[in-house]
Amino acid sequence: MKISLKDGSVKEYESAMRVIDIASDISEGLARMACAGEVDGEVVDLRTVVDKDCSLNILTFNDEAGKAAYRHTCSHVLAEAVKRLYPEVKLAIGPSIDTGFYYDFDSESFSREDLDKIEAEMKKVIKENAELEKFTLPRQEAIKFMEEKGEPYKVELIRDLPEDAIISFYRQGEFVDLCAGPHLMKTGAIKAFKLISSSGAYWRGNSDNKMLTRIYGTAYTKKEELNAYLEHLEDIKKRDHNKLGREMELFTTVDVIGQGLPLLMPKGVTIINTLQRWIEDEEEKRGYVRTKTPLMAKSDLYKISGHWDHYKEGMFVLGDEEKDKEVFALRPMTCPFQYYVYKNSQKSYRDLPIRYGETSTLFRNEDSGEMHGLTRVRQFTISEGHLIVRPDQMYEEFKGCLALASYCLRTLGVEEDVTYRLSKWDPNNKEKYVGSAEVWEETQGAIRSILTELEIPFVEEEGEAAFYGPKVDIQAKNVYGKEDTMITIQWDAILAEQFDMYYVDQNGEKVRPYIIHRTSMGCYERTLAWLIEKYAGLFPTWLCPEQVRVLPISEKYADYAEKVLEELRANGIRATVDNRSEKIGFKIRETRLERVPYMLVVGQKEEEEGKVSVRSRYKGDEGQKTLDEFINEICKEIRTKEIRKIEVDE
RNA sequence: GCCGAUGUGGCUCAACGGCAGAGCAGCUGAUUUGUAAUCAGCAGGUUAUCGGUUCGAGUCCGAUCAUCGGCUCCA
Repeated sequence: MKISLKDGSVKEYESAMRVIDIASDISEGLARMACAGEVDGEVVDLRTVVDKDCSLNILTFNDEAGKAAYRHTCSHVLAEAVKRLYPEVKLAIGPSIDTGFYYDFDSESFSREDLDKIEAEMKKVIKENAELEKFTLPRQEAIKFMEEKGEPYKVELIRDLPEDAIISFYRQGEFVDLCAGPHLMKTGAIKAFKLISSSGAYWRGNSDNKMLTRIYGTAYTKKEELNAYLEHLEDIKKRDHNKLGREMELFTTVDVIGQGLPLLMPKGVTIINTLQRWIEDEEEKRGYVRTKTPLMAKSDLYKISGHWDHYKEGMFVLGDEEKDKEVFALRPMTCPFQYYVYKNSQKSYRDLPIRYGETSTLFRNEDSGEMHGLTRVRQFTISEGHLIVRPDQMYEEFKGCLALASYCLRTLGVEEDVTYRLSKWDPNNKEKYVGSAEVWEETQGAIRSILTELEIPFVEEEGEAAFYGPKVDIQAKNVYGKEDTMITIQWDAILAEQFDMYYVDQNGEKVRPYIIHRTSMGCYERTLAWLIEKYAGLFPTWLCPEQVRVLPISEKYADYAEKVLEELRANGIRATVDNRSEKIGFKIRETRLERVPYMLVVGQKEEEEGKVSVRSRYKGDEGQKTLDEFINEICKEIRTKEIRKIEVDE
């Protein structure tokens, strides 16, 4: 048989060979690094026997699938160590993940000391360097095997496999685990690993099931790489918005005010208001009209919208239905309020599209465990909007929303950091959605073709749609790799019916409009969090709460400093003066620690010549300038919302 | 909501069941400074809250609240 390799060369063998043996034949070095194989594009175990012509690629830790196999083997080592130390513990599942691996156990929780003990045992397992052997069993025998081992979760997993599935196991020494593989050849191949944390996790990800104990870990082929990763974990904590945002006095929380109710402080508000003014102006340029609608409504409204039946738990309800004549609820969304603005008068087909925008504060009674910093809160403000359009305008208007979103992302310098997701309904879970399958397929297809036409790369996901229609969600990851929706654009061909909205067409007939629910820059709190992490607090100048600080050398120059300050403020620049009797070095230190982008040092020389000495975090800005020169430059930077590259170590 | 950890001044952290303390920040005074920390003094606390055990609780126990790491959820 002929085996064509990645480098284009071809190997010929007389008889069938295992992937690992072919790797050895290529080079012993490669065999040592081999984690898995890829035969005709399919990832296979190193033990897989190749018996016909094919292409073969040996996967190492540098390949995603190789890395996964390596870490998956480490999760088996973890499971073996846990079973040795705690034989009564039951095994659930233990896959590899982006950042490493985990294993779920039915067990008491593990403390850090327990994890250290388990790590030590894992080192023993690795040192013993047992061979991993793969074997298969027919279904009934596999079930019996795991029943005898007293592993009920494994039995359940096997029972859920298809009748004709070949059920594979891997054995290393005394330890056997149900597993599809692939795996390394020996446990000793694991060179560097670390158990990161332990937490609870529901069996099979279902909150009706028992909560198991999960151990997270990671593994690398080199100690240095592991250490670098652990350092990286420490580093990202420093830009975590929840820590940095508090440190920088952008927001805070107070016990007695409550969970999920952060207080935005003056500096944070400056950033949010700057964003808000920008977006409101931009929307108006794009033909939006603005509304300002109530933050609460009678329960009657939510009964029409369907929220009372489907979302009451998530709302803050004011009053008691049994006792009170009228019950109110704080609004969890803006939709019906803007619909009634539309319904205020009869509309002609000529009036459409109508684009309503509102800077809208919403309230959602999230479960207590869900709140997080500024990204998951109970009260938040979004750049909300609803477009009421004729069906024939839907395509262009939807594109317009995408264009606005993309403009927002570009301006904030984050367009590279997002993924677009086409969020579809789940055809196997129809009761969660309204509307027919045909309508869903049609609207999803329409969005798909818009994204394709605009050449926007996107992923598709089932079960992520709103109950009334599919949507495009623009997702971003936080520093820990957790994904949040930043922007959403939703296609709704349903709710107009529910609220009896219509327009009159050319023939004088009443016609249902389509609705686009959308945000331009999403939720301001969440966007602020994202920007803090993106820029580690070193925001683009136009967003900085303080853009310039004037630093007089001594109090003798206080008057000149005040004059400079006045001039800056007259030009709309956010500036302050540090008039304290401190040394200039100390003032500079503080200004930089507070992440103010520009410092204007003024003393005798500057006063005499009407200049300022500029110091900034941007390269090439240092030196004396006339105040006018400086103001012109910074105003241009602010006006164009420039994102300058920071070249000075902070 | 579930599993777990944590909670001492604005921040970072000490204090064996026995007098609540330090550094930084703050305030006051001195200093009048040329590009990342001038000196001195002062003030700041119901140890998250409530309850219990104890002669005595920051420390032990219970409940609640909040924060963090996960899980689930996010119409």
